[in-house]
Amino acid sequence: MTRVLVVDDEPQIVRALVINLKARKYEVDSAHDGASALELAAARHPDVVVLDLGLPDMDGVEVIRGLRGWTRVPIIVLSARHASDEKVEALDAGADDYVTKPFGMDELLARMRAAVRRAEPVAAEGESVIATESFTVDLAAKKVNRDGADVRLTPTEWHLLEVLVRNSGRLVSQTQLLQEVWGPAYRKETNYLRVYLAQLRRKLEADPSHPRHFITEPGMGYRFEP
Amino acid sequence: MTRVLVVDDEPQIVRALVINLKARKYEVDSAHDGASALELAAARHPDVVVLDLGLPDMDGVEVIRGLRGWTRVPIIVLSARHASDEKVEALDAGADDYVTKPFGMDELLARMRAAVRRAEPVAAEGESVIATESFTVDLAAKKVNRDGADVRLTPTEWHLLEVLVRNSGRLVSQTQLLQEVWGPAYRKETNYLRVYLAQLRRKLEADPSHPRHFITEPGMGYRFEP
DNA sequence: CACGCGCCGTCAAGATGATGACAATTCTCC
DNA sequence: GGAGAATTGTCATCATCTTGACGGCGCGTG
Repeated sequence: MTRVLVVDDEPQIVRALVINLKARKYEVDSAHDGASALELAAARHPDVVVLDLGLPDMDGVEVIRGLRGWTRVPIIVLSARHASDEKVEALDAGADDYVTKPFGMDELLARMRAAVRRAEPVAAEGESVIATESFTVDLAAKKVNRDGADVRLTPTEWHLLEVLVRNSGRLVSQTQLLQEVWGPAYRKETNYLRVYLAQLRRKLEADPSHPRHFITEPGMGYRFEP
Repeated sequence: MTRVLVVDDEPQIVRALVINLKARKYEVDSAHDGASALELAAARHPDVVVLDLGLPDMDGVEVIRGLRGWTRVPIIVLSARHASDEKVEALDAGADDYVTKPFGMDELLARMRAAVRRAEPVAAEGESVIATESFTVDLAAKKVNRDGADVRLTPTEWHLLEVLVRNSGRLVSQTQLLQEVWGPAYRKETNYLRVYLAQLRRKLEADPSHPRHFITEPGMGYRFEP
C-alpha cells in the first residue's frame, strides 16, 4: 500500500486530503508543522510527501532541504502563492512538483500517481529470489542456481519455470501454462508440458523421477512447491 | 550537457524555448509534430522532453504512450487547456509534469531541472568502477583499462558495454539492448548485437572465443559477469 | 479381479531458429 | 580523399523446439 505524508497547517485541507486519500486506499499520516513533518517522515518512510509551504514554525523550503538531506522521497508542494520565484525556489530545493491552491483533487491525485510511479523502480529493487532446499530462482536476474553453479535453461524452460514460480504453491492449470508460455493457439498441446516439465525436473530436481517441487496434479495442472 | 527535445507546432513558442534553453547551455532538438517527435527522441535520446499536447498529426497522449513504450525520459507537458481531466489523462499516460500556457519561463526551467535531477541518479548509482580479473570499467570517466593500458572503444561499443555493466549479473534481453543502444527502430536488428559483442569480446576478453564476462544466453539475451 | 481407457512420462529424430564469424558496403569525421 | 567506424548480408554450425510413438500407471467398470 502506498503511504502518504500530508503536511499542512490548515485543518480543513488536511481533512479533505485524508478523506480522499483513504478512500483510494492510501495509507495516510499527517503533520501540521515542519518539525513534526520531518519527524514523521523519518519514522514512517512515506512513499510520497504532500507539503504545504506556509507552515507556522519553519519555512517550507527548509522542510524540503531537511527531507532531501537523507531521502529521495517524492515531494509535491502545495502553495497558495502563484509567484514564479517561489516555485523556482521550491523546485530547486528538491521538490518534485508544485501545485497552487486552490487545486483540483483529481489533478493532485494524478500528480501523486505520477510521482510515485517514477520513484517506484528505484525503490522497488526488491530481491525476487525464491529458494528451495536444492536450488534458487532469481527472477530479476533470470538465473537459476543449484549447488553453487548456475543452471542453463532454454528460453522456453525459463518461461515455464517463471510462470510456475510466480504462482508458488498455487496450482496452475495446463491451459494457463500453455497459454502463457506458448500462446493461446497451443492450449490443447499438453505434450509440450510433459516434455518441458520433464526437462525442468531433470535439471532441477534432486531425484527427477520423484519430484518434490514440480508437482503434477493429475487432470488439472502443475504446482511449484518451494 | 543536457539534451532537450521541444515538441510544439507553434513556431514562436519553439523559438522562444530554443533561445532560452540554448542560452542556458542546453542542447536542443525540436519537432513540430508527433511523428517527428518520436523519431527524434529515438535518434537523439534526449534527457528531457517538453511536449505540447495540441499537435497537428496525432493526439499528444499518444505521443506520451509512444515514448513510454521504450524510455523513462522525463516528459513535461505543455498545454493551453486548463481542464483537469486532460491533466489527469496526460499524467496517467506517463507524463511527469503538466504546465499550462501561458507559462513563466523561469518556472518551466525549474520544472525541467527538477525532472532531470530526478532522472539522473537512476543512471548513476553509487560506485562507477566495475572490475573483473582481466579489466576494469570506469563508468564515470568512460574509461576501460586492461593490463594497465586504456582500451579504445568506439561510441557504440562503449554504449553497449555501459548498458551491460549497469545491469551487472542480470540478463539483458536483446530487445532491451538494441533499444537502449540503437533506439526502438532497431529492435529486430540482432545482427548488430552479434557484431558488437564480438568486438567487445575481442577487445576485453582474455580468450574471445570462450568469453567469461560477456555471456550469451541463447534465445534470451546477454549478461555481463564481473 | 481382469480389462480397457485416459493421462502422464520418456525417448528419439527431423524441422526450425539462433548464433558467431566473416566479408563487403556505406557512412562519418578528419 | 582517406581511415576508421558503422551497417548490412551471408553462411555453417549448433542448440532448441516440435512432433510422434511407446510404455507405465492409476482408475473406473464390468
